[in-house]
Amino acid sequence: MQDALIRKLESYEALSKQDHEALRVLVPKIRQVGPRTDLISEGEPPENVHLILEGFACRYKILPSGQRQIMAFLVPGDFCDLNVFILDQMDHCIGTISACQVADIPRRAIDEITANHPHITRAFWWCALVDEAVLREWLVNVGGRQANQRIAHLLCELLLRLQAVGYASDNTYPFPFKQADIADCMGLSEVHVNRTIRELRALGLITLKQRHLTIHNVEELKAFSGFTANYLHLKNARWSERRSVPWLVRAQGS
Amino acid sequence: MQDALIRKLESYEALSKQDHEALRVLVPKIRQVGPRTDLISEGEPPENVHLILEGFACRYKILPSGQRQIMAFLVPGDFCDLNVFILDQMDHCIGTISACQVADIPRRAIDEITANHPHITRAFWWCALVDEAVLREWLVNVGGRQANQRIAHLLCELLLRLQAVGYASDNTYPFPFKQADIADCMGLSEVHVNRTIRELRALGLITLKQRHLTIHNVEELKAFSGFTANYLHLKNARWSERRSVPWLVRAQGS
DNA sequence: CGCAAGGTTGACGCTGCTCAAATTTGGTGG
DNA sequence: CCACCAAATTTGAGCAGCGTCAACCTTGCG
Repeated sequence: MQDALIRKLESYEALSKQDHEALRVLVPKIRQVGPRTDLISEGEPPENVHLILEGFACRYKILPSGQRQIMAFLVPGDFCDLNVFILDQMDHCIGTISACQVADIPRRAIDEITANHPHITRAFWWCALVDEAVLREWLVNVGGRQANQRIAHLLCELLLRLQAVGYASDNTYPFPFKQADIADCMGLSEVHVNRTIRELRALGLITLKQRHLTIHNVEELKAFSGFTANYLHLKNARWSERRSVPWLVRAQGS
Repeated sequence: MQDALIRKLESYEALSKQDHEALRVLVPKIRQVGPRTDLISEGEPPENVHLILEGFACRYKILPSGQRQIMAFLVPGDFCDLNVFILDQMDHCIGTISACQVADIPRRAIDEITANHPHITRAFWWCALVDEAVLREWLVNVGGRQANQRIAHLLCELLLRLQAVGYASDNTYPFPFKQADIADCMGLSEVHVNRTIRELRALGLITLKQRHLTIHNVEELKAFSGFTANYLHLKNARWSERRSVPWLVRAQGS
């Protein structure tokens, strides 16, 4: 159930049996949330910390024009608002994409963990920093790449993030997003997303059926989109990359 | 000198005399850095924490295409990499725009502060969260608004951020950015930035001369760009806004 | 005074948006 | 199992925002 979280944290930091136990206690009860439902809205004071155990959610804002801008996709193992609780009020909304299992963690439980479990604390920090790095990369994506590379980049990122929590196999992963969701996060129109996905399919890069996405040749899709995984800061993945992508070694050596 | 930082922190959290003293000791020596100079590059392991005392800098990445994407502007009082030091290596570069005064703060000094000064620690957290909120808003900006609103929004944000650290008066602030800098952060071409700034000037919204920007009517520019300051989480500013923008009260009350 | 960097302008084309309609998919009740 | 409906996807046509290329002008500095 909350394997996703533990799996993710362990890809950042080695955890003890005690740490595991503390994490299990952290989730007292699990809540089922339907698809397309808000977990928390802009303007509300943040109270509990939300953790996605199952399903997909997103961070978003509604512009004065009515346009929705999605700023992050949240997958199993992701905290929605690990840190926001320090602030006075939410400056954005969080809503589900698919049906989700969500844990509402009281702030006190987080405090308790950070007081007594330094490894978990460090892993939590790591999570927060990676979330921010992903956000930066999205800005790079939307600001600097054109539609086809942009969407391809997103698909690569989702693959790696879902692999890290065990939700992808054979380069295939669940894909509950509507094309309108992709449009609203990539700053594109729905119609153009449709044409672009069509293009990626026609190029033989991906297949999308029964709400599951398959990437036929990951390296090819990465090359197509200019994807570099360094911003995800995955400890496991990094080693294999060092072996397979020689120029990264140079960059790291300098 | 480091008034900017103290000023900023105090807009988030009340600090004691002891806190002030601790912050002064935090900056052992100040370094002068020329314009257009990198403070730290992608791939390097982060060591010291950099604090901008004077001048403007930016976070950026270079895409495979050679395109530069700026992800944040750093103004006096901003930390460049308060948290990044937990991660293994930088996933982006930080470079100056204008000449800067920079403090290199050893990681240990930060640890010491956070161990002994809870109010400062809380204010540091607040800084980090606001930085992330700004990043989210930039994504909204680039993804959801068109060129003229996008640039106008940036100008509003810079005004408020610089006012908060005492670098703006009479709605005028230093503007050392080249049009190419604006282009690279807003995901636009240099030529289109030029035309858009021209448009804002023609509309009588701004004046730009001698590297200083003046906003003639702040409320008008905010309305033009769809700017809402809530994401900056400025404690001082919030109250005045509650008075002047009735619908915010409703949103907060719900 | 002269040069280089940055700002400005024009012409033209492409990427991606809008509007609108057709088709497919998935869920529901008979 | 089929008919039906709403939601989502797909397709087409026309157009606008913004990019590209290239030249010219202005500003600041040595």
